[in-house]
This record gives sequence, structure tokens and C-alpha cells, in this order.
Amino acid sequence: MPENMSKEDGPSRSACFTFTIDSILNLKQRQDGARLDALKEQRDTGSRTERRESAAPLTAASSPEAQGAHGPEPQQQQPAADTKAAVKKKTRTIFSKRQIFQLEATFDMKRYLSSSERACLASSLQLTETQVKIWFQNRRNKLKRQLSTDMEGPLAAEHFAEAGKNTQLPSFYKDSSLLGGCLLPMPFPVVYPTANAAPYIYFSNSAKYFGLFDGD
Amino acid sequence: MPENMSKEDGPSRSACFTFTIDSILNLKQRQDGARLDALKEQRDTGSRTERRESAAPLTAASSPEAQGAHGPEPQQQQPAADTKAAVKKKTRTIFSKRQIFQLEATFDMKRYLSSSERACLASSLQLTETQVKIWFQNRRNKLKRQLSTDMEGPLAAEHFAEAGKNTQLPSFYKDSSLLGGCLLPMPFPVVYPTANAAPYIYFSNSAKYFGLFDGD
DNA sequence: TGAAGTGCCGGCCTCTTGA
DNA sequence: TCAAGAGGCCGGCACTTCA
Repeated sequence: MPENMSKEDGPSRSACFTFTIDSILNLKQRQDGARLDALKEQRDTGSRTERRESAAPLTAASSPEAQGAHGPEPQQQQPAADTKAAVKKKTRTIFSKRQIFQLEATFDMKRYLSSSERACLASSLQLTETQVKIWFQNRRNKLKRQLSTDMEGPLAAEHFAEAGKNTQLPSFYKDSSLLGGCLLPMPFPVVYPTANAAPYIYFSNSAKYFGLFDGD
Repeated sequence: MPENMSKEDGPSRSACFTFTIDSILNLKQRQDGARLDALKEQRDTGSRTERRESAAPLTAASSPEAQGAHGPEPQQQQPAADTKAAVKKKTRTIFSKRQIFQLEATFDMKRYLSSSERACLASSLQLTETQVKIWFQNRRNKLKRQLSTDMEGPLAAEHFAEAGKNTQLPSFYKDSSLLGGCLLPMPFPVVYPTANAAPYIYFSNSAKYFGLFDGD
């Protein structure tokens, strides 16, 4: 799905308001990197119809990695593009606390993002959309694992699927249209009504916000 | 999309009620073929978690084509599976008028179907889900082309995208939950509210229903 | 520990084919 | 004419890798 559809979603939407959490938190950091995922993100640009209103025209060279984190300090661990086919050592970016906080808060609201919501959140966090996408993917997986171990039983996974099925989340073609596709993360417990059981409430690791407030 | 997600949608949903249009139209046809798309549909069965509550266990052999149409008459044009690797001549199934009618009516309601809606409609029409999926795909394309020529301008396509974006449509993860994922096609004009323009009304070829009522 | 890589699946789109 | 094939893109999931 959904993609191709991004065609119907990406270009003409521009649902990203500038008053996002960023402006609220007043944490305007650098505007440099945090773009192009080089290999995969580029083909994104090559879609049929134009898509993605991303600024930078993707300057073919340099910064092959998306190191969209770590406050103002440069902190590049990529091979500096010495040779053409750089070794491309697998880097592990560390998201800032502000980014994690916002991602977690958003995750509490909904576990799946529409493309426009993703774009909005990404630009708000100075991350690539792919990074946000992957973060949510990994986060979902983490949640699933946590539930499996917490509930110590095969039903855990079902609860997860159950909750994820009839509730939340978007579609590739249309977003929740709340705030025009933008989310304002608010750390509240989320209720996941299940189809055949009493509403299942998950407080999403209530302690995860602790220690995330003191700057990056 | 979705897929993978069909995992969360397929198995535990069973949202297909038996009072579908079929029971209304009292057109219980044969229950035989109209399944397995052989090549592609089969891997569907091989998904990670079980999915699809389809009856027939997919008997490896015979009926490689999905000829889910044409009233009671057999009408098979496939190579009868004489040799193992039959020539597999490209067949062109002709849907019955009843099937077309129902598909068109459903299409008027929404131009994209969730997996459960698709499953429901498919079983209701004795067609494979793939056939329904492809039909909707081709129908969407047809609509788009019609709009392009009708409006004689480059804006037509945009209107289509515009309409398809903020309106309808499902998601891979959750369906409209109307009637439990089942649709009751009702030939009414559909209103496609656009984001930045007055609601765009499309009467979906008002004459297309003519001549579709007289039996198969 | 967790961002990212890999492999597989399904859907959608566009264009094309051939009964 | 139109169901279906083919090629290409995207997102999701499971599982793995390694700074």
C-alpha cells in the first residue's frame, strides 16, 4: 500500500504545521544533516509523480548516513567519503532525549503513523522519515516483546494483535486528519479496546519518561 | 501495508456475515472453483501466522486458473492439466452481470477495500480475493482515465488523487467497521470531499447500471 | 541496548497483453 | 474491452547484527 499512494498523500498534502512540539519546547537545534538515507531514501525521490516536499535536493555526494541526532556536536562516524565506494561501516545513531521523548509520546498516542504524520514528526525532530518509520517499527516490536514477557503467556501476542487491529492506526491512504496529520504527543495512558475482551489498558512503561526531561 | 498486517486482520477477524447481498439476491451459485490463484494466491497461505479461513485446503493439483464467473456452466478454458507444466494460456475470465453489478455498487461506496471487506465481497461473489482486488485496481485506473478524458485537462488526475486522498478508504490495519467489514452495495452517488476545494461529486457513470439487472 | 540491515509478504500504481 | 501479467515502489513483520 500502500506507496504509489504516497503519491496521493505526499505531494498535495503539506499537512505539516510549523507550531509542532518543537516550537513548544523551544529546542531549535541544527538544521544540517538528518536527511537522505542514501541508498534507500533516494529511490524515494525517484517516484513517479513528485513526492515529499523535503528541502535539500539530495546532493549526490557525501554524508551517506543519517546521523540525525546528538545535539549540536557534529559527531560523524562515517568513513568521510574518502573512496568512492566507502566501506560504509554500520553506524549506530543515538537519538537525543528530546527526540526519544517525542517519539515515545507520539507512540503512546498511536502505534502507526500515516505518511504525512511521519513526515511531520520527522521534520519536527530533524530526522529522516525512514528513521521515524524504523523507530516505530522497532518500538512496536519492543512493545510486543514486553507484553509477551510481562504477561508470560501465548495470549500476550494476541492481545497485541487484538489491540492493534481494531484500534488505532492509520492507513497508507488517509490519515486521522487530526491536526491535519500532525500529532501533538501527550504522555497519557492509551486505551486499546479489544474486540472480544474488556478494554485493555496499557500504560506504556510509565517510567520511560523519567530522565528524559533534563535536556539532550 | 499493509500484508503482514493481514496477519492481524485475517485470522481473528471473521467479519464476514452470511446475510450478504447474495442472500438478498437469492443467487446461490456453485461453490466449487473460484479459489486459489495458483501461483500467487498460494504463497498467501504460506504466511507466517495462519491466515484466511478459506475452506478448501488448496489441493496442489488442477484448476490453476481462477475462473470464478459464468453462472452454473462449467466453462473452463484452462489446459485441463494434462501435463505437469501446462502451457497456461492466458485466460480472460468474464464476470457475470450480477458480479459486475455488485462490484460496481461497492465501488461506488468506496474505492478501496480493506482485507476483510475484500474477503467478504469475494466470498459473496464466489470470486477469489485476488480477483476482487485486481478488479478494484483496474476499476480505479479506469475511473482515473475517464476523469482525465472527461475533464480534458491535467487537473483531472489531481482531482482523482485529491478525492481519493482525504476520503474513503481503509487501511491495512483496520476497516471501516461498518457492518463488520462487510459492505452492502447501494448505488448512490458518492461525495468525495476534497481538502482544498468544494466537495467534488462524482456520479460514477450513472448509466453503468443499466442492463445489469437482467440476470446473469 | 537499540538503530539499522535483510528477507519475505501484501497492496497499490503504471503499462501492457491477449482472449 | 478488460481481467490479468509484469515491473517497481512502499510499508509491515520477524529476525539478526554490531557499534
